[in-house]
Amino acid sequence: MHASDASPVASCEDCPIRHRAVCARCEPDELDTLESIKYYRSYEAGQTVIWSGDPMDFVGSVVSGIATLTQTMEDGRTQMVGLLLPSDFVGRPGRNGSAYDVVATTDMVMCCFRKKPFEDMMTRIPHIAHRLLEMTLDELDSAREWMMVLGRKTAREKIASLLSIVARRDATLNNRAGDGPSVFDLPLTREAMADYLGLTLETVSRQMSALKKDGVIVLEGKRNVTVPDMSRLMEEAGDDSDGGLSD
Amino acid sequence: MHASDASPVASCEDCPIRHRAVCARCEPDELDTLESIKYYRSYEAGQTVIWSGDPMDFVGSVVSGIATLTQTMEDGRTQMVGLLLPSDFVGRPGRNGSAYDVVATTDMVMCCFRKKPFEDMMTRIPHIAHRLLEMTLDELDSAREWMMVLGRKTAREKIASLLSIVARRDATLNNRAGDGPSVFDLPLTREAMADYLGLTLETVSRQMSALKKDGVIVLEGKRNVTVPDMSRLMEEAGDDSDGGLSD
DNA sequence: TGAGTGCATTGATCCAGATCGACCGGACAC
DNA sequence: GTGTCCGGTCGATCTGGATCAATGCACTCA
Repeated sequence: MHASDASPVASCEDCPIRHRAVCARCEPDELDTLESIKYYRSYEAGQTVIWSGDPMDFVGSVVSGIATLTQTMEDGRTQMVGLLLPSDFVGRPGRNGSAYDVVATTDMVMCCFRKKPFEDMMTRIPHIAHRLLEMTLDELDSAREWMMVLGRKTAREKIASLLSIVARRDATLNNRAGDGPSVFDLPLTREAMADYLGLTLETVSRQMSALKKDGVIVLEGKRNVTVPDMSRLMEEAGDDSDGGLSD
Repeated sequence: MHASDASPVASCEDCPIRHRAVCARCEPDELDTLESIKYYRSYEAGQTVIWSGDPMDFVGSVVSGIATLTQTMEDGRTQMVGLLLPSDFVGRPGRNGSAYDVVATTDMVMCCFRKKPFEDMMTRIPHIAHRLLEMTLDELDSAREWMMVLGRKTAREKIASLLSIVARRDATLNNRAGDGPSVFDLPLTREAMADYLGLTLETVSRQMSALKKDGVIVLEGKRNVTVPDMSRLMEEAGDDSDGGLSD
């Protein structure tokens, strides 16, 4: 099985991630240049986009769907090191291989560029390089925020942190208020959550049940989550003020 | 107490971090431009460089000494999210406040630029922006590597990981081979190590003793560390091949 | 209709690392 | 001298989360 090459977006102007992706700063004429060399790839849920260590001849942005960035040790222990949501950038200009496995956890569409032309473009169009720097700095902040979660938070706080991040991202994507009640689909299995949080899936399951019992969240099925009171969830996450990953 | 403003480096040409810092890619004439607006600041061991949340009117590079980036929760739990060694960059163009406390753990000298002029320079001298992107991507890799350490490694592996990183950084700074025996000073207290590794200082102390007893390291006093066999240390860290932070 | 499979929940037990407390030794002040 | 910090070590005990194991549910496939 390999990625299909359908084209699910008519033009960059109509692209759902037009104003958040690496091209966000581009002028119309610059967008034309990008448009001429972009191509789309689709992946099915569960499909591996890139294997750790493999050479990588393209970079791209997630248009829709969700992917994970995972690192694995020799003995099989794994840690998720990033969650890729729509508009997030995949790949590293100036380096050949990926250091991580990239796996689509839902059906996913990416807007891709072959690496060489993209690197050329970066030097010719400063808007792209600047936006990429800005996005990378944001990701660095997110990664550091996550270090706090992994290093110092309890299992319950870890779960609450993850839920609040997904809820917040979901809210910004759909332009809803950040503090009212919130309903969303959790796009991760218990195992994926465990990999992200540095826990076992059993602990994830137990803490989800505990948060449900305590009324912090309401579950409908395994994946559909309702948060009646966002500020309560934030308290449980251990950061009253803001915390979680910046977006 | 505040930072002194002595000038411990004659010119950029002679700067010890000339080829690794944010200015690494600059041509001589570009260096002249930087030289005209740079200034030095010195900090004493223990001094706070920037408080989390405070506005920050400058950015800069660590010239000598070591600083830490630390995040703190309301209830006082702390997690170190970065270790700043010579040539590392401090501050974020395009954002006002720092999200973290920056603290000098040894006497330290920084090469600084006021933020506004530096941001202007970034747009005028692409070599700076490109180098900064490159450094930020490296830092992101380091942060992700550290997520693996925090999330999935045992206390013993965590200590070994930290030691191997410091040893490796020290080796590259002094152009020594990466795999022979290695001697260096550990610039962190047990408590700082604990903050970095998501452990308690007691556990750090015990695991240091254990590694010493098992002959993985030799301690002279509290801080001077000798690693007779780097590959052995790497094994203990859980990454045979390479692992640890990329430099 | 039932076997098979993949995810999730729940229970029983174990153990790595946290917690609490004592003590050590050097630096520094009085 | 003799306090008294401060950083570090070490022992005893506790506990949160891991581990091992069984069971519950959907869903698919035959």
